[in-house]
Amino acid sequence: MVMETLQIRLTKGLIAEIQKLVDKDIYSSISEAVRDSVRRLVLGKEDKIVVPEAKEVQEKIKKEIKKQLQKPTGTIDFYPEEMATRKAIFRKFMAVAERYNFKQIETPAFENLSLLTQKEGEEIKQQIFTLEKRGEEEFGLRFDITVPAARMFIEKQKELSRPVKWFYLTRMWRYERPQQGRLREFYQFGTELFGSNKPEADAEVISLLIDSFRALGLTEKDFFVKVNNRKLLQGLLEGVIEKGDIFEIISVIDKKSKITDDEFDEELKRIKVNEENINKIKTIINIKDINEIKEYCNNDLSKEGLEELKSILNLLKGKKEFLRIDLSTARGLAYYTGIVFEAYDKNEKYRALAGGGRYDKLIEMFNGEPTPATGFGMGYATLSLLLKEKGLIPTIDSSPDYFIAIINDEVREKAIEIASNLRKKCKVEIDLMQRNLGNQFKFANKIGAKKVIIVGPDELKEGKVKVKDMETRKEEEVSLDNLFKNT
RNA sequence: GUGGCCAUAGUUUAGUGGUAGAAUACAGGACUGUGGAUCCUGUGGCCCGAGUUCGAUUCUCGGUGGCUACCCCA
Repeated sequence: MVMETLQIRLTKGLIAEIQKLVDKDIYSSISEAVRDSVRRLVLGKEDKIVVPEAKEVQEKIKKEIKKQLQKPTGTIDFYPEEMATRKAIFRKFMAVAERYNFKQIETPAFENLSLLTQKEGEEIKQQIFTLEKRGEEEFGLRFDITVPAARMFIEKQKELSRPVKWFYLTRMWRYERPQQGRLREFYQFGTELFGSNKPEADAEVISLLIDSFRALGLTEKDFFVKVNNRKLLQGLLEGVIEKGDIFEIISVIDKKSKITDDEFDEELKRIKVNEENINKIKTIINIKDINEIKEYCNNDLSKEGLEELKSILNLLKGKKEFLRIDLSTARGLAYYTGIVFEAYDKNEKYRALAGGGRYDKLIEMFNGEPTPATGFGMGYATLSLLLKEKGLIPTIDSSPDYFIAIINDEVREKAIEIASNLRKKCKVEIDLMQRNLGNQFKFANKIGAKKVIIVGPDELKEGKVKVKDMETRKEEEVSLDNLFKNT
């Protein structure tokens, strides 16, 4: 046997893997293992020298790789179709926001942990994705944008002319158990309006919210917005019960729509509300007509809240078919101070599509100059569930204008040249698989190419190509000059 | 954080205590200068670990992951 010497360079990692096989006595040495691999590769499957344990090791490696490929919990991939859909939806949001003259902002994905945890209690702290500590600083991924936006606002509050109208369309992270309409990484569209304490500002963001849904084709048959006022609710409750337990009661009221009547009574009894007051609370939160509320308002707070609510509804008269007064909408977050609202699908099948309200104290909580603010946030996950149900997911035509079919190698270069010429203006796909013509047509058909350009030696000699319309199936010879001119 | 259901090719799934079929998708051929149909071929799989067993993809337990409800919530 004639032997030749050959030098092969291997990566460290690969050598380590091979060493493992040697350690297991599957091979006597590294070079023996390499020789065997080469033999297998050259001789093919049939003649390979099968070492059962080596096969097992290979399986294990395969499984390990598979495990590494696992996507983190609560995240989703956007394949081209989904990406196109999302882009189309986001474009519509953007268009609406811009028509309202809101300006888009973006904040860092992570912020100082202390900033993120400042406004909220323990609950939200557990939901923050914290980053590994580097030096003295601790960071966390943003879980909403209200806080970072407030930071941005405060940094420039002296120079910004009011009202400041910002919108965002970006992703957030929350460490939670995923469920329908909720992920750990999610997209949100929303607005923040700083500097106006007038009902006009609230009406503006609510109006924008409604128009955003409408831009997607949703109508008053598909969604509605529950509106309430925290001052009103709080004032009404204070009229019924002694102070102190108000916030606990509000949190029970907030979930009323999710639980049965009996459970609602139970919850209130547990926090020591007596039966008489339970009935009073029920009566109050079931009021649907704004004119009826007045007779229950026996203190300044509730009167003030009622006035605010009234003027907002007045300003939104043109959209009243989308609005519903709901005194049980409280929203959990403690920082809301006035109007609060939530958008739902008409059957309330899904969780809230969007939510927001007025938060006049937040800026000063972060040591900014006291500034009133209002806004909303809308999640993409729940929204897309509703759009899917209503058949309103936008379909995007991603098909190319041309597919360039190549007859043989002789004309390949020329075909590529034609492609790059056409690509100055058109969407062009070209054969990258060296397929035969039949399969090239099959492929062109599959990707929905509108026309196929056949580049063949015969026509090319006359400076021409064949162009076939895939729909009419008609074919014509076109000179290259005309082809470029007409496109 | 708590509970329920589930885990088999890329996807949808059938099935079994003796390591697995189908449909679809993908690649190719029939048809090397013409697509959507048809036929054929190929590629590709039992989530991980431990236990029971001669033998586990199947049974048991644990883990991981998915879906979902609760908690909470923009």
